Amino acid sequence: MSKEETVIPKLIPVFRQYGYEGTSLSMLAKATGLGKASLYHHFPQGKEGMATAVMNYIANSFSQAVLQPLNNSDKPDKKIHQMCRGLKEFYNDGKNNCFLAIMSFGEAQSLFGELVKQQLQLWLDTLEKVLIEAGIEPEQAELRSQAAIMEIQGALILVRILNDTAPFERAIANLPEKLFRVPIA
Amino acid sequence: MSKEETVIPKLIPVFRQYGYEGTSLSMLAKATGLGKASLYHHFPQGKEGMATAVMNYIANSFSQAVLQPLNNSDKPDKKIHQMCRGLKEFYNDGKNNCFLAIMSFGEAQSLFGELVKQQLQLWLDTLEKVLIEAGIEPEQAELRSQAAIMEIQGALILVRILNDTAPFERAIANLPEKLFRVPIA
DNA sequence: GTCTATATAGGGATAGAC
DNA sequence: GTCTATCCCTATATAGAC
Repeated sequence: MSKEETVIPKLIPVFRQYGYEGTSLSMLAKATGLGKASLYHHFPQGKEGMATAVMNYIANSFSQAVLQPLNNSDKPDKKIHQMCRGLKEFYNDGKNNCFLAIMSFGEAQSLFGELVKQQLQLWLDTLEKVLIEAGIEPEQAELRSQAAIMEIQGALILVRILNDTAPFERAIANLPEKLFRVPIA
Repeated sequence: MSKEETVIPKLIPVFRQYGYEGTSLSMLAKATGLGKASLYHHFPQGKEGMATAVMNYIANSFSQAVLQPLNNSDKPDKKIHQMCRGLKEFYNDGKNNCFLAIMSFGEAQSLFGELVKQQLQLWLDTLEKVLIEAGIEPEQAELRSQAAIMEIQGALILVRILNDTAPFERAIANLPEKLFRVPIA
């Protein structure tokens, strides 16, 4: 494990709570216990480099927790069940903001918008394939995958505003049923 | 119409695109055509005052476009239909970010979090009453109202990331059916 | 009511000692 | 690899002329 990889986890909660523009080098220095100059030693591209490193690190965690279960050799309903478990863990029961949502507006949008879009598309495509494997029509599979991710994103916002994780927990609990059995017009 | 009320609409798109922390006085000055000092004449509380004014202005627009139809004397399904029309207009077919989502994280959360929560709760309660009026059980009415707003919020995020308004349009199109006819576990 | 000019603080970033 | 010290710039905010 390289030195950067021990620093990155300390950067994550700062960017996650305050967003790209709301995060300052001072905050990152405090969170890591390093001076600003030391941060530049590890990340010569400065704040943008740190955010990029965080994005990649998170993409990897997400892949492990959420996508990998969808790509294994279990039956579709078990894959979805495991994705749900992964989502609860990844989003800390809904208390974590989603980096895709955070990094897709303001100045961050021009810096990371394309990367964010690719990550989201990867999630959509992976989910869609599982539904098709389960015998759902391709168009329905696409619509339901989108609807599922929409609900999760919306749930995270409600949790944040209402300061109550119930909406997220319900959304996760209802996800398998909706994906497998509720048609979309 | 006071002078401030002619300035506020010019502030809105800046805060909406860049968020609270991502918006600077220079941007606001440029957007209004006024100097920074002039902005302080209209809003002695500076950036925070401008954001507050924008929040109140938007709350009013939202009330007119979305809540008012829910409070009139039409039949429930017509009320919902009119809310959907209002939502499409208010969110500019999904291209507008939601201020509730934007102002509920980072530094803005501590400044406006309570106001945002109240606004969201008002929407939830108003919607819930219409569903109850339509004969839906109170617990279902609450769950479906939450689910509906979740979908809209999630749809706005997908639109932003994918740069495609289709998810929002579908979410709105399916809203009446979901509110009136799709039970939540 | 708007401006120019300015005050003060903090931002991101770098140089160079250790 | 970490630090102190510093640079430059932009941020918010204010003073005071017009």
